[in-house]
Amino acid sequence: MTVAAKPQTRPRIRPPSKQRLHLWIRLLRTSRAIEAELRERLRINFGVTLPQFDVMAALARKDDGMNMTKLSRLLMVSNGNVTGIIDRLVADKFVLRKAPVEDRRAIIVRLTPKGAARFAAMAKIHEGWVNQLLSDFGNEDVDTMIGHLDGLATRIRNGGAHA
Amino acid sequence: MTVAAKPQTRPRIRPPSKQRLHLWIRLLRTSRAIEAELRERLRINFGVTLPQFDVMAALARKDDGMNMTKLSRLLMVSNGNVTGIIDRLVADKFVLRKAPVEDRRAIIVRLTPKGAARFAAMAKIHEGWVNQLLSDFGNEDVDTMIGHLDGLATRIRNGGAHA
DNA sequence: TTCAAATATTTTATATTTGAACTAGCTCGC
DNA sequence: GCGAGCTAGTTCAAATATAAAATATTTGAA
Repeated sequence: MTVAAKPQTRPRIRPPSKQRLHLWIRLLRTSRAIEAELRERLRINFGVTLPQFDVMAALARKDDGMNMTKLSRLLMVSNGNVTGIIDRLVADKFVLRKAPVEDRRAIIVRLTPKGAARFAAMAKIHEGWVNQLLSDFGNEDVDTMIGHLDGLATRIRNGGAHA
Repeated sequence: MTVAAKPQTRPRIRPPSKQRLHLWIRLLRTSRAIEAELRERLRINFGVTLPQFDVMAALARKDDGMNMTKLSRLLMVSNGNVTGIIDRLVADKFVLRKAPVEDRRAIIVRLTPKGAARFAAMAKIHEGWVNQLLSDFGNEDVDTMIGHLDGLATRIRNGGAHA
C-alpha cells in the first residue's frame, strides 16, 4: 500500500445504503415542500388547514362515511389525532358523527352536504395546484413512480418491509 | 360506431392531472409511513424524537455549525419551530448556541462533543433502517428517483414550480 | 356461559408545527 | 449619519401530532 489512493473529490458512486438514505432525505424534503405550498394555498384561498382538507378528501370518496380507525390508517396519522381534526370539522358543520348499530364502539364520520359542497369547491383547484407543483414529472415518470411507491406505505405500516 | 363502448371497470388511463394527484397522495403516504417507522425506532432504541434526530443529522455535517435560518430552510420547517427543538437539544447538552461576532442578530448552533458522539452512535443504525425500509428500490430505481426529486423541493420553495 | 383478549375511540400529557407578532440588528440609498 | 426596509430569532396562540392510559364494546375460546 505504498501508493496513495487518489482522493475522490466527487464520489458519484456511493454504496447502495448511502444512496437509499440520500433518496429518503430527498423524499422527505420534497413532500414537506409540497405540503407547505399546499397548506399555504389552502389557508389563503379557502381558510382550511391541510389536515382538515386531507380528512375531507378522504371522506369525499365514501358517501357512506368511514370509521375513525380506517380514517387514521388511510391518512397515516395516529388515531388520537383524528379525533381533534374531526372535532373541528364537526364544529364547522362540515362533518357529521354517526353511531352505527352493528358496532357500538365505532363512530362513522361523514361529510355533511355543506362539507361535500365545500370540498367540491376546493378539489378541482387543489388538483390543479398539485399538477403544477409536480409538472417536472412526465406521464411516464409519474406511472413509474406510482408503481414504485404502490403499496410500500401499507407494507411498511404492517411490518412487511422490515423483519 | 354503433357498438357501445365497453364500460371500463378499471380505468387504468387517467388524465395526467389526476395521475399526478395520485402520485402526490402516494408520496405523502409513503413518507409518512417511513417517518412513523423511523420515529418509533428512534424513540425505542435511542430515546430521541425524530425532529431532534433530523436537527442533529443536519448539524453533524457542519463542524462549524449553522445558523437557525439555514437550519429551518434545510429541514423545510418554520423558523419558529426550530427554536423549540434546539431549546430541548440545548437542555440535553447535545447542542450549543453561539453568538457570532459578525452578525449579532444571528445564532450559530453546533453539536457538542456529547451531541456528536450521540449522533455517531445512531447514524449507522439509522442508515440501516432506511436501507431496509427502502429495499423495494433497486440501485437504478434509486438513482432515477433521486434524479427526479433533485432540486424539486428547493424549486417549489422558491416559487419556481409555479407562477 | 364467561371472561380474557382484541378492537374502537376518546382523553391526557407532552412535543411539534405553523403563522403572526415582536424585538433587535443590519444595510443601503440619500 | 439616518431612517426605511430587510433579515435573524424568539415568543405566542391555535392546531396538529404522538404515545399512553382510560372506556366501552365485541369476540372467541374454554
